[in-house]
Amino acid sequence: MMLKKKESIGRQKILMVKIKKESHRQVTFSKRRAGLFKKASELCTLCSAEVGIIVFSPAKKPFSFGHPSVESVLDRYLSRNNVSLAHTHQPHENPTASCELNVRLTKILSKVEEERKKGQEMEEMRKASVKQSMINWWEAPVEEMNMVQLQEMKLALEELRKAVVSETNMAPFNDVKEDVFGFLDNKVTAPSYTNTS
Amino acid sequence: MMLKKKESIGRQKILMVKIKKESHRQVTFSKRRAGLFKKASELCTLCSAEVGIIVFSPAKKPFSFGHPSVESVLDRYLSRNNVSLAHTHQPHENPTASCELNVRLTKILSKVEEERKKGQEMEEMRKASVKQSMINWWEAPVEEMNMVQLQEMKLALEELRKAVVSETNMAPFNDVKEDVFGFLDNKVTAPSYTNTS
DNA sequence: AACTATTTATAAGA
DNA sequence: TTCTTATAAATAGTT
Repeated sequence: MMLKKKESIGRQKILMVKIKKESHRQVTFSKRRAGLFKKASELCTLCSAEVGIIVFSPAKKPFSFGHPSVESVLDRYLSRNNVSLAHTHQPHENPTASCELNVRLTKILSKVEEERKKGQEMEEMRKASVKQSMINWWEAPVEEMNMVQLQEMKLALEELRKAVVSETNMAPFNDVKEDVFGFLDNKVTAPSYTNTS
Repeated sequence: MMLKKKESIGRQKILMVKIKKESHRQVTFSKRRAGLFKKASELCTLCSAEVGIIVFSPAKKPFSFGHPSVESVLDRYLSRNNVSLAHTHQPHENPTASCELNVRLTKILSKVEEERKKGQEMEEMRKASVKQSMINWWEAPVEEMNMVQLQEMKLALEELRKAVVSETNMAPFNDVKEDVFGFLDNKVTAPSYTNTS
């Protein structure tokens, strides 16, 4: 008996892109959130480090981890940086054009970096698929992948252009770039590491 | 030859207790902190979650991860009852910078367009290969294609960014962005735990 | 929620 | 600190 060698195909490598299927995304979120908190816990135990984590699910529901406590960690962090976020917003009453542009540029750079990584992963999976006697990964949502990223990048650039042009009365670019903006459309963001020095 | 069977004993299971040896603890801290941040990053990407992490090393040195940014996440967490991101402003002008930016923007835009076309071609080839019982078009130099384009685009954006930053005095912003740019500058530099001597 | 097959993360060692 | 390697852990796909 028990000749059921059904066995799951096991863990498969996945592309680092937003999971489209809602249910699937929710499951992964729960699993990984738990894993993240466990890792944090181990870091605290092994190294006597203090850690504070705040996570907002795609549904905006908050989750947190803290050792010794979220509050103590945040307190120290905020005081160290002379910042009081929630209650004392900084006087950004004068966001000059350049500030705006820089902000947008930051986003655009993130997208470019994201796209680069995406490309590398695709390449790796492609190679892997060849080795694994070709699992048809390309039948998957590969269709959108890069396109989505580019689409996003374009929207960002579009905004940037508008900002620049409107502020300098130099609008001889519309023609040339008009066609550039007629292809994609999406939303996402790129995480960033910050090493407070 | 090839008799080099020295091979390390590999990863060993460890007890979940504070690591006594200072140097060992420091190494583990760095490795695991990097791992923790990576996990957080993946959670953000895969599930569109927002995450903020603050870590204090045993030496009290602060490290943080944030998506979209530590500030935004903490802000929302601290003020769960006052969420308003009214960021609708874009006044002021800056002739010098904007002019420069427009020129560069034009170049960047053409690169984006180039990349888009490249993507379409790849897509078409991919589809074609599927129909034609898979001709290994991917064995070709597709490897670099997108990467090269992206690399160029990235350099261009970097220049643009420098222009923006240098032509406008916005001290407070530079600090905040520095980290982001650092991350974007390719290799995910191992978050070095600054050893302020 | 539980169960594998795999992919990842890492403890050690160099 | 960075790289390598063997092994421990995390987790994607299923049930």
